[in-house]
Amino acid sequence: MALTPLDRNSPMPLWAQLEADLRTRLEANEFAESFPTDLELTEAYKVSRHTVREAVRHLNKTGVLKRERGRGTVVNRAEFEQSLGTLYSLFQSVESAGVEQTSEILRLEVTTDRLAAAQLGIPEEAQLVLVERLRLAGGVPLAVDRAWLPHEFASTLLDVDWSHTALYAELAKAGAPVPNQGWERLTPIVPSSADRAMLGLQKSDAAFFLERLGCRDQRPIEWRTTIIRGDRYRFVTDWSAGTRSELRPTAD
Amino acid sequence: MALTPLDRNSPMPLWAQLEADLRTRLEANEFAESFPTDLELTEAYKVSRHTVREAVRHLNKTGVLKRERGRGTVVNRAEFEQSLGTLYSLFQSVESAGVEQTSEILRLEVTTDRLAAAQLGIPEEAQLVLVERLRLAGGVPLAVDRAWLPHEFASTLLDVDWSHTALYAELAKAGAPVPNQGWERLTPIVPSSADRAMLGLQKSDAAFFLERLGCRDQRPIEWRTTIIRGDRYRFVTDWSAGTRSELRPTAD
DNA sequence: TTTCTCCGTTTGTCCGTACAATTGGACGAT
DNA sequence: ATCGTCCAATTGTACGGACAAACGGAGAAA
Repeated sequence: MALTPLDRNSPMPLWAQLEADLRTRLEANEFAESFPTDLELTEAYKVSRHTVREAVRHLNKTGVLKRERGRGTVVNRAEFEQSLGTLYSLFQSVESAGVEQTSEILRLEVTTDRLAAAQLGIPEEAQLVLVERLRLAGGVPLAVDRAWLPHEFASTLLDVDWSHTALYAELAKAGAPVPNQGWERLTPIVPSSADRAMLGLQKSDAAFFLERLGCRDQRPIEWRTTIIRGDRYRFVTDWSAGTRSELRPTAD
Repeated sequence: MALTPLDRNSPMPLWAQLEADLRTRLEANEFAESFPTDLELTEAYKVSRHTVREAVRHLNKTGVLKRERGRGTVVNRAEFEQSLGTLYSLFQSVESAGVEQTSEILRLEVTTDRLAAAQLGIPEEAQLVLVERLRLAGGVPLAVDRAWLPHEFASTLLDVDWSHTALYAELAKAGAPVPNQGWERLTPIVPSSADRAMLGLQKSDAAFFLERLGCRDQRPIEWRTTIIRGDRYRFVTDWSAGTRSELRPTAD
């Protein structure tokens, strides 16, 4: 992917234009092998090292890059993927603990769903692909995951081997759009007896209920609900005055 | 409070020393009236404007300052207080919605508690002050809050008018240490029938259970549990690829 | 083959300068 | 009293330069 020359007549600062271009190239996985050095970027974009460092500093506000003097800059893939929201942070925290994640298909079908359609902003009679899975960590139930996606571009999901757990990878493989932004909402619930049975929960156990809307180019393309065991997974934070703290999912 | 001169022989970068000094002064509320300009800081600490801007940039990583060209720098108190963890973020989100927060004392007594003592790292027979309150937002129950603090320095809490909601302000007023860091843990629970009654919850309702340890100078001085209605308050996040996202509490 | 040294590369730190964009207050005009 | 103009103050943007700290690879020595 060719770089975008900077526009010195633009009211947008040079560092901001440079950051946007680098971000686009980063999301296109162009820096998997190596990230350009400060010198390479000054030469490629014809700006000073100060401007390059300012752009990279902003790009790196989320810790997506690892920079070290003498060594250079590499892309922190784990951090990049963690930026796909709470659900993927949870999956990643399980993976970081070295626990194998698998899933069992509960339902894989074309259906309609009034609530999902409403969230996706499409007619309620529109056909949706429902992927309902029981997710396990180390063979133990972790969550019941239900994803509804418009049939018009998610139909290829019907032909997938779902013992893997990567919905987005399957979408990408099929050339379908993959969500890259959205919102999530976390609520405590008492699961239904059917969900309790699947998760191996007692009658007195509560669980987390995560609702998630995934969009591409501002367009909703994924509505998802996930019931997460609250006895094995919870959210923790270290807080400190003057320092931003954030809840992160962790296994008990 | 006098500023701390920078040590140019220290391996610690100048900007890092300057940041630490500014942070200390910020926590001592020294910049309530005004935050020094870049020029004032270069003159006071005898460093370049570049070093000053680097220090302020780091200090401001949490958004605790608001900087604008032409206007100057002011302290963002709301952001600073929000950095006291999820519980205070919740309280603040209610306040930002313009809803009055009050509290009713349920229990205010000297007691012992094995779990609290364990979390505080003191003998289980040690005397603790228990402040148990029902917290309301706009007259509607929001949470049941229980705080245990060692009696040796929290005894003044026994003489307080608790219709206000500011535990830390009361501690500060009494000259007692106030927590400035710690950890929190969020779990979903089915509340007891007593707690359900106080919160106005149905039998089928789950709630959030927040456990929190507050420390000062690395020493635990507050153990706290809070049951938060899950039907009225939840955690939401906006996520975006390549950008850090965080769950924040919000009223429904 | 292994270890050590040297050196080039890379980012971090620090300095200085210049100018632009924005803000707010002072002051004059109405 | 109100409005408009001007200007100083303040932060943001951009450049250039210099040197330090850390790293890794090449090549020599053992």
